[in-house]
Amino acid sequence: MPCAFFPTLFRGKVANVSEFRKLQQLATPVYFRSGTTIFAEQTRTKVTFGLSRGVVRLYKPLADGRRRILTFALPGDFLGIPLAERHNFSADAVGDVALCRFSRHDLEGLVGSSSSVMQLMIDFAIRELGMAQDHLLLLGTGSAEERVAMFLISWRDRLARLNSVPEEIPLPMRRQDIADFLGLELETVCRTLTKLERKNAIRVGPTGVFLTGLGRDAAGFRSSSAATALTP
Amino acid sequence: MPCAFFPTLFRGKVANVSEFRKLQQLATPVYFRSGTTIFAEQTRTKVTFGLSRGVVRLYKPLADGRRRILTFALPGDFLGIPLAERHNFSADAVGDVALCRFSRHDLEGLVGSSSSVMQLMIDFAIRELGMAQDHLLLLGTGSAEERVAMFLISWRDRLARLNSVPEEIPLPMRRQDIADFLGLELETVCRTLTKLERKNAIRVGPTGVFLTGLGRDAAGFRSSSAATALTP
DNA sequence: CGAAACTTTGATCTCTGTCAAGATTAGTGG
DNA sequence: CCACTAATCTTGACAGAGATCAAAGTTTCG
Repeated sequence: MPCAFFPTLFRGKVANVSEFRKLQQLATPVYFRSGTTIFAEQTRTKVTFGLSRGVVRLYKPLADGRRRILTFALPGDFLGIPLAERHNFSADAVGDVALCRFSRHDLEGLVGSSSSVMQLMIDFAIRELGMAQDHLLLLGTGSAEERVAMFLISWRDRLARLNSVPEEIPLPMRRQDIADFLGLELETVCRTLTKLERKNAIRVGPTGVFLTGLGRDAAGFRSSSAATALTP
Repeated sequence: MPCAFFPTLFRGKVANVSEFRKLQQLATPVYFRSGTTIFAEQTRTKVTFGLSRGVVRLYKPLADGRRRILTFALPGDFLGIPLAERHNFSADAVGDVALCRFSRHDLEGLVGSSSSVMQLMIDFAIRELGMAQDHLLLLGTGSAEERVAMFLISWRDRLARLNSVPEEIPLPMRRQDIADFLGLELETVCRTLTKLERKNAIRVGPTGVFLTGLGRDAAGFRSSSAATALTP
């Protein structure tokens, strides 16, 4: 098979297998090395990407050289909504990554003719918007400790939805990436990690963290769930 | 005409007028008084709403009684993506509002049969996601002054896209609402407004603000545009 | 007119950003 | 395999922006 398509696309919720195949046939496999840029903000979306393997950070660079990471894409995610006119963020590879490239023209054709593929796109957009809104909660309201804890939990949960995760949750991104994602400084991320470690909530390993004391539902201050684990 | 449909829906970018009429025929006009709740988070979306007149705040309540306002909806906006399974935020009226209510079932029928209505939904979702991501920048990176200034400018610009705005930009929402939107405390919003006033950047009036010194492009630190007006 | 809600200003304290230095890890070439 | 350099991570000291607590001023509305 020439094309290593993203195996977990849409989390298995594919309504129509034959149309999914058509989508798959439009994909061209491409590869990027760690740290390389896949596309830059504001460029026209002649092509769009789906992620097959690895992690991609989607971010907006700021005028002063800093950047804000909007989300980390995992296998099965599109890098942005495929039908948008322009990328409104930049994307680069956290480690080595494998992607599927689509021509937007081809994709629009398929979407126009297949309502189930269209539905897939809408579902993806709705999910992305929901994630962005959840993130808004965190950035607007949470303390550094809440932010870091929430990040670890939701990262673990996202990984778990793809595979069974090992005890040591891998954290392939840099501390600076986590800081840029959470609206903190990297020193604060470090300090907070050791603080959580001293509370026996986590253990920091060489390639990731062990979530020893952060429960599945330790969503902190969030609307639906009760606060746990984070109370001093 | 029984139904006062939102006149500015989709900002006039309607591809197919006859299908737009069909959409319009599905709408039932409804009215809510100032401060009343239109729907609550997590409820199933049997019906969805488009805003005809007034302002609606979309927010997530937090466990500790606070809330995070995700966005203020203006005439022409849907209150959330119409095709989502559940509302993932609450909505209530900032002043008295007029809405169009749609049954989701009807809407899905129309969307399935009309690709131009479908395209409208996708465009709306893309726009909402873009706004949420821009907001993430602000909450993660900006100082109180940057946040308040950016809020005033983008509010003015959104209003200007609907109508010509008067000199005194109306601010129908409470200070607490602005604070909840910007991730600040209401005291900080007050202080920042008077600070901007002392800089002659704005003038605070009884029902709104005059943007005397905040340029059209004073987007602060954002990626594309250069910093202005806010530099001390 | 009076009470309730909202807004503004003040004083103080805390968390996190900033600056700085040291520790650990990764990468490179001999 | 080791030495050496660069990158990343961790910890410390300090200062400042904004949160918190408190009170006075203003608007709204019955």
